[in-house]
Amino acid sequence: MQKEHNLSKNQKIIFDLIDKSGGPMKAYSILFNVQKKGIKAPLQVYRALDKLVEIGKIHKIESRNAFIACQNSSCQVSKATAFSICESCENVSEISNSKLSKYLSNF
Amino acid sequence: MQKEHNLSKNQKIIFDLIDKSGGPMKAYSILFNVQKKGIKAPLQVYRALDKLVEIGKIHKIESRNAFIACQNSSCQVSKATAFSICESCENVSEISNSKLSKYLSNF
DNA sequence: TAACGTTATGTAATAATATAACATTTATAA
DNA sequence: TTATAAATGTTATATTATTACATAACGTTA
Repeated sequence: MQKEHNLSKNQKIIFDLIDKSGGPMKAYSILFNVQKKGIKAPLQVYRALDKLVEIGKIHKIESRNAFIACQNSSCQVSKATAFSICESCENVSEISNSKLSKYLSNF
Repeated sequence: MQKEHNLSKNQKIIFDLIDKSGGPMKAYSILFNVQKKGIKAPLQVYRALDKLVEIGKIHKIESRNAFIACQNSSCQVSKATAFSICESCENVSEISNSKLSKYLSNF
C-alpha cells in the first residue's frame, strides 16, 4: 500500500493536472497549464515533479521527457516500472509488477 | 547476427570514440572530443548518433541522455535493451536478451 | 557517362528541457 | 517557541536537441 503524503499546494496543482490529463505530460506543457494558478517558473514545476516522482505519485518516462500519474494504486516506490508505448498513437500503458522487478534483478 | 553496415566518415569517428571510451558518452562531450577531427556542430553529432542507434551499433540510455556502444555482438535491432546502472558509481552493464523481450511482450 | 534518387554533410539559428544560486516563507516537531 | 526541514519565488543560465536550408558524395540504371 502506498504511504499517504500530504501534497503541498504546488504539488497538488501539478499532480491533479497530470492525473486528470490521463496521459503523459511534458514539463513546459504543465507550466503553460498552471500559469493561471500562479506557478510561473520552470523550476517550480520541476521541483514539484521531482517530489511527486520521489513519493511515487508519478513516473517519468525518460524517452519522452514526460510525466505520467502512477496508474497502479499499489505501485511501490523503487520497484521497476516500464511503459508500453504505441509507436503510432503514443498511447501509454504502465507495466509495473513484482515479477518485472524480480526478473530484472537477475541481472 | 548483426548486418554489416558501412559507416560513413562522421559515423565512424563518433562510433570509434564511444566504443573506445568503454562507457556512456553524452552528445556535447562527444562534440568536444571530435572537434579536432572537423565535426563542429551539434547536428553533425546527433545525425551520426541517430544513425548508429538505428542500425544497432549504439544504444541511447534515455535516463542519462547518453550513448553507449552495444556490448552484445548478437544484439538485435528492435529488441528490448535495458541497462543496469550503479547509483553510486554510474557503472553501466547492458541487459539484452530474447527472454527480456519476450517477457515484456506479455504486456 | 549522365541523370536520378538517396544518403551524408555543413552551417547558423533557435527550440526544448533542466538546473544553479539565492532569498524568503511555511509547515513540523522537539 | 524556536529551530529545522520543506516548500516557495525569482532571475539567470546551462544543457540537450531540432529546424531550416544549402551542398556534396554515392550508388544505380538508362
